[in-house]
Amino acid sequence: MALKLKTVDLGAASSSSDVIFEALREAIVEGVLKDGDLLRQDQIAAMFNVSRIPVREALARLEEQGLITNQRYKGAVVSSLSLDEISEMFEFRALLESDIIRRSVDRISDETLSEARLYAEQFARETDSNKWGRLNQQFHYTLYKDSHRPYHLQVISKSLDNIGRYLRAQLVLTSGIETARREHAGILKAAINRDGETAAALTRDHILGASRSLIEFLEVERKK
Amino acid sequence: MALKLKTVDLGAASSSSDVIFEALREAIVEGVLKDGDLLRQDQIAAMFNVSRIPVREALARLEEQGLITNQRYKGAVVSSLSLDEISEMFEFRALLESDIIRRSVDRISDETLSEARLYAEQFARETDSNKWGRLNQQFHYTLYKDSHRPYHLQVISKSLDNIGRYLRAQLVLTSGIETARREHAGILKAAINRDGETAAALTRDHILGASRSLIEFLEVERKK
DNA sequence: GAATAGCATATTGGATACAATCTACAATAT
DNA sequence: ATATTGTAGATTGTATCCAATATGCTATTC
Repeated sequence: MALKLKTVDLGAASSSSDVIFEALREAIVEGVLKDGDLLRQDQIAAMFNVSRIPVREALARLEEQGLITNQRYKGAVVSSLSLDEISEMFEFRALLESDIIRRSVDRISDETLSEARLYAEQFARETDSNKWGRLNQQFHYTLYKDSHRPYHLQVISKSLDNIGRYLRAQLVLTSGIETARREHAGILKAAINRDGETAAALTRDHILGASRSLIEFLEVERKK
Repeated sequence: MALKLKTVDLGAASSSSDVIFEALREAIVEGVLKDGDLLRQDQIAAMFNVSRIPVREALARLEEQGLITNQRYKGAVVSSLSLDEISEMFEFRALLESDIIRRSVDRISDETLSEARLYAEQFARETDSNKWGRLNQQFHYTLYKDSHRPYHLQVISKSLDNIGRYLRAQLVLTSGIETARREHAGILKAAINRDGETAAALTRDHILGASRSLIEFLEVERKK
């Protein structure tokens, strides 16, 4: 008989490079590492108490994701996006996320809806602006979950990684938080009514509205 | 006065890891390396006459693209996709490419149209099935060029990398080539007429049709 | 003093060496 | 014979070391 034990697949455990990749990725998305920041291999290696080899593998992966740029013999810097690039990525999200929520809402479960409502409420109540980004993402992601489109969701998630730090700026610096709360309520209501078309249209407006507000803000900011 | 010389940015020149990445990527996309093939670091290092270090960086990047899967201490294998996954990627392409061609056709130049016609003709004339894949991609990509949506195009291109080998199978093994020629002509005509909506609809049908034909073929094939 | 050349230092790219782990087969026990 | 254990070889993960390149400072020339 098979031994009944709660086990972990140690083979799937993280290598150093995995850990470093995740840590750097999160730091960039959260905005702890800022546009143009230089990443020194030695320094990162020292921080994690490893050699530069796993660091370099993590950097290779980050570059593939577009989060950093490597200049041979010079080093890696956190990518910075032009206004056009940011704007394009928001349009990309608008296209994908409106499509995904339409499919998702058609087959959404009551459990998923409760979960989404929970995140919407937490988001509305939260006063710590550092937590807005994550709660915002959790709300939207929950509404997409039942689409059963793992590849679409993965692409969306990578796209969000690329603009995560700007998104946070939009919420915090343009008082986008109030608008976001209102729009979330609308999207949630459409989802509860199983109205995919409305949910899609509102999601699209939500994303493009945030984009306009952010671009406006950055245009002023970057002229300084 | 500045020296006028045609120069190359040597700083941007390829590292070993870049070369290896590109070679492996192409081999997987072209189907030279097949689903489930095991990639040995030593072997690849020997082929390129380098140590395993740059090989590992290339493998890390390939995994990030989803082209291979790494199992710790076991090795890397070329990813294989389930029918559901393949099908989802075709739907993804249908969504993105129909959107892109709509925008592109609205602002397409005569030069781009001639170029696209050239590829369509080459594709129709070509008898070497090994070249179909590339010509097919060039035709479509040319029609997307004037959209000026680099991020969208990059995502499409990565998505194509993931299903490239199956796409080729579809053209070669299901006599999809005849259908493709006919449909290309239709898309090209819509583009020439600057009819974005029709071009979008035809592109969508073209992709979803290829998907159906491929899935049908693979269903039989994989049951063996 | 400004521009250039030369050198020292810092940093990245890659090779070699070693440790951790897997795999396959032989040895042993039941 | 079958199942289990032990071991050798193969393979991956990482540390250490060296080479290639960049950067910044100093000296020198005009």
